Amino acid sequence: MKLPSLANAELALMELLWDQERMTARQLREQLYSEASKAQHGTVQRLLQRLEDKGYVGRDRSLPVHLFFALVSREAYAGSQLESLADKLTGGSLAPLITHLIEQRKISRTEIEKLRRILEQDETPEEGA
Amino acid sequence: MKLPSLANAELALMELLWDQERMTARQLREQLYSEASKAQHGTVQRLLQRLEDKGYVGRDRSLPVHLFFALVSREAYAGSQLESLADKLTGGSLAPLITHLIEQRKISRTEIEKLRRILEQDETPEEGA
DNA sequence: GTCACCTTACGACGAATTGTCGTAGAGGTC
DNA sequence: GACCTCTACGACAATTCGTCGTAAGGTGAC
Repeated sequence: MKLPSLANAELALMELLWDQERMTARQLREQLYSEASKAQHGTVQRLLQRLEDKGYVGRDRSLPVHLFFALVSREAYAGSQLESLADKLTGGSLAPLITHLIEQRKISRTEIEKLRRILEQDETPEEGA
Repeated sequence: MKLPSLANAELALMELLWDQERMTARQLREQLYSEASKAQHGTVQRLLQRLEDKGYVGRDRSLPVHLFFALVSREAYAGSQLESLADKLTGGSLAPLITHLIEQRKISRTEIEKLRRILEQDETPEEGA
C-alpha cells in the first residue's frame, strides 16, 4: 500500500478527521479557518475531493449534507511514510535510521525504553512465513 | 537542524556523492545520464548549485574543475527526515510508528532483532568521541 | 594572438502540485 | 416562484523540479 504524501492543508484536514469521527464540510471549515477569513467553503470541498481521490477520505452520501471520515488512520499513514522513507534511503531497513538518532542523542531515554518494550513484547509465536 | 527534503533527481545525485568521496560534475553526469543525452551538463550543474544552496553539497574550488562532495551524510539526512516525520505526525515520538509497523508485520523478525540490539547496546554509555 | 574546448553560472521554460476562489447546478424550505 | 445551503469542478497564481540554452571564463594548441 503506497500512500502518496499529503501537503500541509491536506494534512491539517486529516488531523481533524483523525480526531473526530465524522464531520461535515462546514464543521471542517469552521475548525480550519477563523471566522473572519472568508476562506471559501469551496476550498474545503476541493481539499476533501482531492483527499477522496487519493483514497484518504470517504464520505457518507446518504444525506444531502455529506459526512466525511478518514479512510486511512494516522498510524497507517505515518507507517507508510516511514516505510517509503526507509525504502528510499536505507534499502528498507529501519536500523540505520534509529542508530543515527540514538547516536545523535535525538531519542530520549524514555523513548528508548518505550521502543525497547515494544520490541520485547513482539516475542509472540511467529505467524506465517 | 532542519534539512529540507530532496526531490528525486537531487536524491539520485546525493546517492552518488554518498558512495563516492569527491566527484566532478562530469563524472556525476556520466553516471546519472546515458551517454546519448549530450546537453545534460547544465542540468547537473543546476542541481549541484541548488544542492549547494540548500547546504547539502560542498565544492572544492581550488581547481578550475570543481570537486563536489556531500556535506550531509545519508544517515543525517535520513535521521532528519525521520525526525520531521515524527514531529508532523506523532508529536515527535517514534513509538507509534514502530508499533504500527510491527503490528502490521511490516518489520521482519531479523529487523526487529537488529533494532533490539541497537537499543540494548545503548544501555552502556560508551561515550566515544 | 586566435581558435577550439571544457567548465561554471544562471536565466528561463514546461510540467506538476497545491491552495484558493468562482460559479454552475442540485435539492430543500417557505 | 424566491431563497438558501450544499456539492461539483474548472481555473488561477504560486511554488517546486527537472530541464535546457547560453553567456562568461580559463587552458592549451597552433
